[in-house]
Amino acid sequence: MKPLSKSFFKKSTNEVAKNLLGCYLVSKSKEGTTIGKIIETESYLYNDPASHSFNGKTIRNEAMFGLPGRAYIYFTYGMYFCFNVTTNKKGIGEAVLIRALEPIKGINLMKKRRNTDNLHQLCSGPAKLVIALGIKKEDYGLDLTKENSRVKIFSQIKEKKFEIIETKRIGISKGKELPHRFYIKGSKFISRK
DNA sequence: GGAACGATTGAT
DNA sequence: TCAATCGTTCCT
Repeated sequence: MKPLSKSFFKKSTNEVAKNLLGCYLVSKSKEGTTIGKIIETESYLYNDPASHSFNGKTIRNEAMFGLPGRAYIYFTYGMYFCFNVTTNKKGIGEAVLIRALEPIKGINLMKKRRNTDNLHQLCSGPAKLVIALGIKKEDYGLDLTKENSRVKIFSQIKEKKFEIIETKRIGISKGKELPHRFYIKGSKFISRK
């Protein structure tokens, strides 16, 4: 396990979205540490009608236009938060939405936070994993590559042994046809089939 | 100032 | 299939 560097996030957003599969998202808090393996992502590009950045920079999406390797967190449907990682270079509004994790560590804490005992439903959706890992809106803009950050991402040292499925994204009304959703083939922890 | 909408989830 | 629930964005 080694922490991801800034250069990891500086690449094209679709590339980062695929490279993030199999990596480990680590969240430390007073309650304990939770870790999940990233098994599903979606990319949102600057010229993509489904992207929050499509109409230019605003207060909400400002992190998408900032440096790569930062947390872009947004509030949605009046009650949930979703977690993204910023990508590409500064000035280009792009990010990868983390859609699902396979719970690895701190599973009891995740169960408590999510108020369910069902392992397969702990992190099987973008808002679910934010709750399970205790990610807060205060983490907006956090540098995920910094040594002492509360939330970080690590890559596995072993060779990746899985196939990646590329398909259409979920829950959007525009840009429906773009194949910007990626997940590990055969994983039982994806958000939807 | 006002209104419509949404990168979701969980219950029915 | 549908309600919950409210910040963001866009229109007037």
